[in-house]
Amino acid sequence: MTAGSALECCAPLLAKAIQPEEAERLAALLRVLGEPARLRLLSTIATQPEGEACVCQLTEPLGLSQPTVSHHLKVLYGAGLLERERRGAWVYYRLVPTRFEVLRQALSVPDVPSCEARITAELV
Amino acid sequence: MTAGSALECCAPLLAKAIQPEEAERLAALLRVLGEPARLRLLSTIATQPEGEACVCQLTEPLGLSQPTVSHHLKVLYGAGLLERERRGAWVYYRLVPTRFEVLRQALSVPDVPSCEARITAELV
DNA sequence: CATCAATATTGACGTTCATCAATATTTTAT
DNA sequence: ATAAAATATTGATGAACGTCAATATTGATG
Repeated sequence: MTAGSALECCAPLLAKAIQPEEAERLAALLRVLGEPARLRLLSTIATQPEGEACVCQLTEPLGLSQPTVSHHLKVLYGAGLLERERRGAWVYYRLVPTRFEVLRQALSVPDVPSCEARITAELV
Repeated sequence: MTAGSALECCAPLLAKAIQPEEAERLAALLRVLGEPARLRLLSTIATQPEGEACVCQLTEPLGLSQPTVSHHLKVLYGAGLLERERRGAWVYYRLVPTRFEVLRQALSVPDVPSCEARITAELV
């Protein structure tokens, strides 16, 4: 249930020692989200009634130029966080929920063995 | 840089429209994690038997200079992701699990009503 | 084909930030 | 008190990147 191809990237960060290449991959994904404009784009898209939005719907509420919005959408798309679909002259963007689940799993903190538990373990 | 409460900040990003200030707060937190060196620091600390590590334990496995490691730890501490405790000449760093839970919640994707569900809703 | 609208790309500029060497500060041990 | 070890700070440098104006591309329409 919890395992799946969508969760391939980014095993739990904090459960076992992460390798440099995986750290780079995960960091790149997090860096994409580390931008207020991109978070607002995601939030705006996610809260549309249809769960999707085109560029022209996003420019004005964010107060950013059209090239800037296009740039951010491209970055989000490149990170797999958005999918795009052209319909006529418009391009609609939609969230890729599995991609967010990947992140949630990577950031899950395993139970740290309590002091007592560790002492008990040593006695066994 | 203020550590702040581990529990403040960041309602679900994708459930309701995020406000600019909250986007900035959440982005700042994600930006802290968007760095491979910092992810590796977190992973290394989390996987220590005692769940903690001092600077001198982290410099060598990461291949970074001591000032750089201290810098990253300060950033992580400032973001509330690490807590620090001085014991003698050493300073031990430990994860703050609730802070990661905050992130996991912020990144949770609500169920997008399916097309059929929306059509049904419109008929009611 | 010509024109308009939506989106994407290019190039430039300024800011942010990771990194290190050098140095300062703090704590322990003699 | 002096020295040594651990950690933190400072200052400098180079790279990454957000932003926009200008321009290119793509699709629809007459």
